[in-house]
Amino acid sequence: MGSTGVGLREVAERSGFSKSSHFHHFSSKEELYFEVLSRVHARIEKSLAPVFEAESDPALQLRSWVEALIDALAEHQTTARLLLRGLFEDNDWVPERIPARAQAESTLDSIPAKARGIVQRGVVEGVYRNVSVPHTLQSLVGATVYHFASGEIGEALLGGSIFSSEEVQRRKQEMTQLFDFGLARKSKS
Amino acid sequence: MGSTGVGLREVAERSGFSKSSHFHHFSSKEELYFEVLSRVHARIEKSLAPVFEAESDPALQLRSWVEALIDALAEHQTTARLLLRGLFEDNDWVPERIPARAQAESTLDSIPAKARGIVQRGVVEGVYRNVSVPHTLQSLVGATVYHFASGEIGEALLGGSIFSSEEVQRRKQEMTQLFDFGLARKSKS
DNA sequence: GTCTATAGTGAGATAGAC
DNA sequence: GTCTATCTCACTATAGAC
Repeated sequence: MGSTGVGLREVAERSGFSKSSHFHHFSSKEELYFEVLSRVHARIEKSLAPVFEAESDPALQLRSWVEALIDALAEHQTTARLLLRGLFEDNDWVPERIPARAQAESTLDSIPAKARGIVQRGVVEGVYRNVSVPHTLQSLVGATVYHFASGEIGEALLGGSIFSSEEVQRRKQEMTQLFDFGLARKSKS
Repeated sequence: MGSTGVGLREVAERSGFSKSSHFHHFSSKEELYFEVLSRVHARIEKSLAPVFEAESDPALQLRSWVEALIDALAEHQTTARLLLRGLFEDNDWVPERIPARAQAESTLDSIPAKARGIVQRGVVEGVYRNVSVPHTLQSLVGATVYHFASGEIGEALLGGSIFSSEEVQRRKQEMTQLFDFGLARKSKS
């Protein structure tokens, strides 16, 4: 399938190995693809792990989570796009023959699953409004991943590179403030 | 190019016409693809048009914009995915031979451009914090488009269909509240 | 304007020498 | 483990009958 977005020709050019060499390490192109995807997912999960080491105020912890996610997506220009590409996969694959696929999926699923706990706790402890936890996660992930995948469209809007350190810093600030204020319980005052 | 995500074989099956028949209406598969994409963009733009007919309070107008965008994306299950797919196109195409491409792009660009005015006005008039206008647009678009493109991942999180009328309604509520509170200037109290 | 048949191209994958 | 050569197949596109 060509639905990975990259052909073996291009893989061969960039890796320096011939096309056929890859078939001695992976039984198919799809397996290679999922191996790559799996490592990307694992890297992101690893970047987020420190956030969960200690429980603190949910709002602070969510802020750390957002900043860690942004750092992970900003590290390589391809990461966010690979992540989104994963959503569009035609699930016509035969799962048995691609063990790396299950690995990639379970790691991916664990990312929002762990963040879920933070938002949940924020609602229960009353620091957040009574927001929908899944919708909030969708907004968090969507606003972050889309931004770093938006390419030319995003750069046209920003008027500069999405990945410059100033803009990455700016993104963290805008995101954390948006969700700090947007999720906070209204003060009774 | 197969980067459209769909082959002519599948197009033929679903349209009821043979593969070759399409070449009498479109000079290439790419032109057909951009014709489809262009109509999707035009439909979204048309859905958003009423929002700009009268200037009102920026916060109310942005709320209308979000709700209209959500309605447009919720109408067909493929819309949000088509939109995102557009971001990933390898721009190896020869622009001269595909007039529909320019059409699709200009319509797409006009969507955030028009919304930009609303957020801008909100900041200038002081109903919003001094947020970054482009980052806010990225968050708005990202949180909306990603959600309706998220497919199985989103449904696993929600525990049900993304496109059910209850969940669409819920999405509107969560999004409008998030941005109402998230962008609002802090009251001095 | 639609069809069948087919050409041309490039993809993923295999065989076998080194 | 990597290579060259080759196979097979699906895809885009064309030719020409109806």
